[in-house]
Amino acid sequence: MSLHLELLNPEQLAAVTLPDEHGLILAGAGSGKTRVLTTRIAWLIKGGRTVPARVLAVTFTNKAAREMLTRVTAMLPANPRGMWMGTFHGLANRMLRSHFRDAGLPQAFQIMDSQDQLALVKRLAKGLNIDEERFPPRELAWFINANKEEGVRARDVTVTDENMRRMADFYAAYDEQCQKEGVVDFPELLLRSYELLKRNEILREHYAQRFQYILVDEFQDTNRLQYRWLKLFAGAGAKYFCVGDDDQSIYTFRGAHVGNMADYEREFKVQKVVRLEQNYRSHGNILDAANALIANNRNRLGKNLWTAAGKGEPVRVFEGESDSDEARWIVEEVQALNRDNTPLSQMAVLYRSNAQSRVVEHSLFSRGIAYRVYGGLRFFERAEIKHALAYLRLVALPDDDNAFIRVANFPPRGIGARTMEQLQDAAKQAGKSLFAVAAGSKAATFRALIETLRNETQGLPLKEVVEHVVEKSGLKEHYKTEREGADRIENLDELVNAAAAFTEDDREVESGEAADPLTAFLTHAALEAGEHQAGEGADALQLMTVHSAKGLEFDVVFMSGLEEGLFPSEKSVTERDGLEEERRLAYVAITRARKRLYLSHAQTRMLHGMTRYAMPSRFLEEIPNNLMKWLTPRFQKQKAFTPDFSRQTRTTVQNKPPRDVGGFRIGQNVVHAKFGSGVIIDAEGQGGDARVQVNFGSHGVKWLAVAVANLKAA
DNA sequence: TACTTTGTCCTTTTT
DNA sequence: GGACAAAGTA
Repeated sequence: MSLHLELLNPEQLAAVTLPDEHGLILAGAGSGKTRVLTTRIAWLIKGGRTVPARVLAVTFTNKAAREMLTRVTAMLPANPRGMWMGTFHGLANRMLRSHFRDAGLPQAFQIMDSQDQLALVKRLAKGLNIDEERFPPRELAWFINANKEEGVRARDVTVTDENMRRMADFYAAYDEQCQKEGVVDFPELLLRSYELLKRNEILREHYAQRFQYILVDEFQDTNRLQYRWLKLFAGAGAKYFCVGDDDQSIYTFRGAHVGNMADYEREFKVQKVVRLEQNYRSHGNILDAANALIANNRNRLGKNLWTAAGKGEPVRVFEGESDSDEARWIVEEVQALNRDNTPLSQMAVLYRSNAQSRVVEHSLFSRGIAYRVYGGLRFFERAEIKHALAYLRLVALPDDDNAFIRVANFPPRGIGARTMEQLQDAAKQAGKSLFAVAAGSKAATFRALIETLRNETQGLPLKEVVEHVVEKSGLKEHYKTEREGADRIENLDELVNAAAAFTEDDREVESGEAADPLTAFLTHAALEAGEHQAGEGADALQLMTVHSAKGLEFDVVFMSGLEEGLFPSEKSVTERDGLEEERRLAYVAITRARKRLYLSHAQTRMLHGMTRYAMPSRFLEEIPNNLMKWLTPRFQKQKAFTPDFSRQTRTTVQNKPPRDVGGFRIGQNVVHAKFGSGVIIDAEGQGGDARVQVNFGSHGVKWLAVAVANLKAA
């Protein structure tokens, strides 16, 4: 219940007790960021400087929001009611629920997750006869989201060419359809609530007056719209407290705008930027490695982490012959550490892309080591759950066409593609929803089923509503006949449990007064897909992408797949500032480790079903050698190069066993007098006629006659 | 209409 | 290697 201010270092204390002015806190990895943020809120409230209802605290993830609430609550004598604490999307939702009429939405408006959105885009694109080759649905969805996140509506899109015009037209049609159905996508939540306040001065004044302290976590990840949304509350004397780390900005690919930090500092005339540079997490060598690596980035606000802990162990580096060799080694190392009393849950294997988990999983499985993969299918994203939710959505809001299409013929009721097409035509003609035109069609029985469900569940408590719909929809019955349906039925039961656990408090905090319990529950399902996974508490090795590791820490970290074309990814090399983002990603990965860090790479890797050969990542070169200990012989020192992998990696051969060609083999590192170092990726011929194909990075891919080229083994 | 087979496509993803 | 969609078959 105490704040324990005496345990803070001077910078942390300065941040926590910052006087009434706007603050910008540059908080390095492991510098006690969350602690500063939560202690400040508690300090403001406890010192009588404000009351909970006048605090607005924003984070990016539900997990972070929950953690913040728990920690603030622990420091206060009473449960702080009335505080607005949550994710950007959660808070925007809450605002829209409270003012649904002003926002032009139905009371029971439904939220589409990315899956739903893509389904709608596909359906709409088909209906408008849009060429999927020229305008892939994914790109259309991306275009819409990117514009919304910049605060740009369809009519405001700057049209530069014909393609752009067609995309903008599609964007307009998409928004119109959403409006017709009463559904909103993720960015729409924010844009809508932004426009609502922008337009409605009375509401804006109300909220600006109310919120006295606005605190933002992970500020480096905010996009332009989120920043503008935050600024709506300025003007009535609200004080901002933004915490972020530009070196950990790893979401620019999704619209995050690090420039917000500099903009904020300038626009709000921030007097003093507080830098939290003391790291309480990692040993010295690990931190030095991270610092050295990130120093290669040009666009930084500047910061250098230090620690009072000792140097610790060197960073260990391993080169595998193949990805499976790398995985085998990781697993052996994990086993050895585990025998020496490091719990499995304190070790993590990090990788750049999800596909990499498979080899490691395989290796772990064959040795019977418990592990948990993060970032898989989440609870509310499972097919059977999506189906059940679709029934519930139709009960709450019949016009939701996505939901209609999902379950009209599931379980099968003889409503095929043709019937559905007819319905869609009719709906388009009449300007109505599928549900509305279903009466009198082949889908009339389905429509009647939904009507019945709606009547039967009217006024029932949430748990019973969900239970009833799950039973009467025929889903359970259907899964009983399926071979692997038992798990699905179990999940459906779990959904009923989730509904039972969803309390009045949750409803109020998440969606506000205006939402009925069912709609609030569906909102909860959409916004919090449910990290809830089996085996959560068990002692298991942690497997995840570097992205999902942000904010976490482990005693031991394995950073795998450090290869050119993978980490940094081949796409990043050609993107503007792509390499810098990859480097920040590597920085995030390194700084997850407390005591021991392993870096590994493999000479060959199975990717997209074919073996490819890669050179070690440039990031390995950027870490000073004196911090590292090579468990395998150090690779040939290479000159700095910028390989263009965009075409070349595709030229790798499929499944050719290593064989000798004129003294060389595929996958071997070689040096050429003119082209520098490279990797042999293919070979043909024998003896004096032998030729090898070599990937020289920036010097391209070349076929060379062994007898002439004078290649040297590297 | 519903199930099986073939062809294409591959980063990262808090909401 | 694996997800997903289009094409093929009962």
